[in-house]
Amino acid sequence: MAEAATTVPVGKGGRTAARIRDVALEMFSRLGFERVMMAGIAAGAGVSQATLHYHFQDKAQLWRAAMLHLSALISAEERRLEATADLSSVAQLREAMRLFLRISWKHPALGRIIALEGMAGGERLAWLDSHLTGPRNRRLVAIVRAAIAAGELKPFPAEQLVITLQAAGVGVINLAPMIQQSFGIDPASPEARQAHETMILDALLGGLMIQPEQT
Amino acid sequence: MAEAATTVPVGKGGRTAARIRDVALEMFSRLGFERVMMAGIAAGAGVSQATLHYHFQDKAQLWRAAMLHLSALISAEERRLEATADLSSVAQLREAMRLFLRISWKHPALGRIIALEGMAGGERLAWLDSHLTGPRNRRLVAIVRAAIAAGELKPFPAEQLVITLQAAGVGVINLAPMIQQSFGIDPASPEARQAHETMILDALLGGLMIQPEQT
DNA sequence: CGAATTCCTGACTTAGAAATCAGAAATGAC
DNA sequence: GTCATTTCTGATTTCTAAGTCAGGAATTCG
Repeated sequence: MAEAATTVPVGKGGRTAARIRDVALEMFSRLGFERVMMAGIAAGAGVSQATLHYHFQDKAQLWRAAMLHLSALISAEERRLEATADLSSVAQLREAMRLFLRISWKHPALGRIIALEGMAGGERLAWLDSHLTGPRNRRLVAIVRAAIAAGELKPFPAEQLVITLQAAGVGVINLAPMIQQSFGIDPASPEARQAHETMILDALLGGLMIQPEQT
Repeated sequence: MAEAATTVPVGKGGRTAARIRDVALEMFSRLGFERVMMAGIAAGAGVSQATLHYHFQDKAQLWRAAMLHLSALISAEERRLEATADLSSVAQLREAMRLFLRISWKHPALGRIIALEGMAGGERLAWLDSHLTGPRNRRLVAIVRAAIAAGELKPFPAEQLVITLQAAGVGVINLAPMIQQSFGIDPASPEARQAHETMILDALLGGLMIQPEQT
């Protein structure tokens, strides 16, 4: 068996494994674990189903490999936040949210996975919490608490606020199929993304701040 | 076979069918269609698996019956909105959102179903759009457009705004398992619900309004 | 009560998806 | 080029969950 969770593909096998993993990430995040079929991933990656079992023992391992890859992608992006440590708490929150939005557009699997497994509970959620979502959630809560303590943010329960902001942020990204169905439009155009960022960061976050900016 | 989609159970069979349907709604909405097993619903309802097939032909029919029941529950609640027709657009939006939040706490299946099927697309989403979510989405968009035209709301894309508000509203409800996992708290206490309503209706919606209320 | 109907079940069949495996094909080191 | 190794596949098996069915139990209505 080849290396499974590596991020940088090497050699023929590595490239194949990476392709499988990418297809799996897309499918798992859109559909959830059980409605994805190994045959579908194999077809999407252009290999036989047995090849999936060659590179990854079973479906659960493949799922974890895909999630670890996603985690690595996200972590790489979040390095940028280290530069914001000396800003005010509310500015840190704003930058963290801005980055979260950009990551979510770039890697829509993130928000979908959070929604899918965050609702269902169970062992996959526990795994995700320790590897992907828990640390960020708790970091954001700490920032929110500091912002509230500094009188910059209205004193809502920090956990609620963090989850709500994230849910609001990924709403139109996750629900693109529903938006297509209900309204016949695609919410991913550049203008729509810009309006979205403004809406979340200025309007919604503004509404949470103690001294909201006027229009 | 007994009547399947009736809301008011009648007779022994009707009660059993209603129990099955309620268990199915809870499970389907939390886990999605395919991770729910007929055996699990049967166990939850305290009947044999064959009884499910007696009252509902197959799994897809049971799913639709559960969703129709949910739809009836929601429709009954939304009757209350008829009284708000003479308010300003933004006040109508606020009342609609307040009701949406109350319904979502009372029937958490609604938001979960929207999230699950709204991400996945496919025929179940099409079915839901015509029976459950589409009309409300389009009604809300019309209200938002009117509010923007009246200069009461900031001019964000109406569809985006509606979806985002709903996503923000149900975030902490849907993601209760993740909140439990990440923070060890339950977001459904009465105080938490009150704070939640205030956060959504005053802070977030306030941030979207042209003349936000000050704290 | 008693018979007709409705309701429910255990045992079984079927379908479909995951996992395995022996061997073929491709790759790469020499 | 050739041989060892890695990578991949078609065919098959195993497993799981949906769905069927004949008949027994409960209910209802005369």
